[in-house]
Amino acid sequence: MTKPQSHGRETFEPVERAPEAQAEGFAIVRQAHESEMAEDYVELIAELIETRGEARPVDIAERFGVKPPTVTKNISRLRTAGLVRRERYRAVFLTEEGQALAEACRRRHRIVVAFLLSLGIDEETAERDAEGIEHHVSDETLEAFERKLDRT
Amino acid sequence: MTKPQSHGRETFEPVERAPEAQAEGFAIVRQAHESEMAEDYVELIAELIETRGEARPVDIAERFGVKPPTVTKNISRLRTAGLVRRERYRAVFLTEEGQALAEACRRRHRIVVAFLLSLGIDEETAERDAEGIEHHVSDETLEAFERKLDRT
DNA sequence: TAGATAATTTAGCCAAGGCTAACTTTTGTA
DNA sequence: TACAAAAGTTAGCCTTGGCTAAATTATCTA
Ligand SMILES: [Mn+2]
Ligand SMILES: [Mn+2]
Ligand SMILES: [Mn+2]
Ligand SMILES: [Mn+2]
Repeated sequence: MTKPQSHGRETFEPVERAPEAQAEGFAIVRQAHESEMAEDYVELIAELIETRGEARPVDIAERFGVKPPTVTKNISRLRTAGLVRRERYRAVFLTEEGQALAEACRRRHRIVVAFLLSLGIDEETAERDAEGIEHHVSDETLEAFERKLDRT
Repeated sequence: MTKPQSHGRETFEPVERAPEAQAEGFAIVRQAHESEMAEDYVELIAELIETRGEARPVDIAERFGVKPPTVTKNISRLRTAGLVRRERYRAVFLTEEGQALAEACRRRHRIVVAFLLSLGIDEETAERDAEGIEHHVSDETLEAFERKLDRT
């Protein structure tokens, strides 16, 4: 607030944005919220399959901190979305599409966490913040994070 | 993925986290989503009051990219939450509490944007990403962003 | 100042993602 | 192998934050 800054323009003077541009930004955030459940689920399912061979609803529920019926409902939404394959009362597996999404999400998650760690943030905080931040990081920003990491 | 990294531990090896810690993280993200509407509204209302003297529902709706009835409903939720004061068919104003929240949110928003800009991200992208990211940045991370900015 | 236009509200709809209670199926064990 | 415990599902409820259509109120202008 007092110190002079050296970034192209005054850091702490908010820009007047065109209403449409601002609206577009909020629309993108709302979209991100719509994909968030799917992204977190496929990510967790992939991890469970990797470490346990299968992803069971109990374990999914425990790790998300929600009740089993919530998992049942969300899994069925993922099935409708073509991300997950599954037989009733059995473990959950990813479709090709689900695997591809999981790969991308895990990569993004790892980069965001690594970036926060590189800023000196502790592991627990980095993981917690990344869990929310990841869904709002554009490709451009993700690349900027990677560049920064490569130069650290 | 291929390059060796220099941060305390291997950057791209995901940590096995305790289920409870992970669940706690997701609970925090869900909480953040619950405060998000209020935070974005008081922030925008404060900006409109600053630039126009008052915050009218039409302008709020235009900038969020939602329809007027959505604004009416959300404003009335903010009133219930004690963040906003208002007479029917009139402009919206912030309570003391609302102003305090708005201040904090605007400051956080500015810091996140400035930080992204300092990474070389363009203005539009920085603004769009910040609009989502801001709600998931802990105090620790916000301080880390500030420290980084001071040293730029 | 009356009438038209613009802004706001109300009513009622919807989907997402939480929950509990109760039921069904699977799994483990005596 | 029967039955108890664990896991999963179903039904039905709730809140949030979107929407449209229609009614109401405020504002502008001829
Ligand atoms: Mn996440
Ligand atoms: Mn994640
Ligand atoms: Mn925001
Ligand atoms: Mn903001």
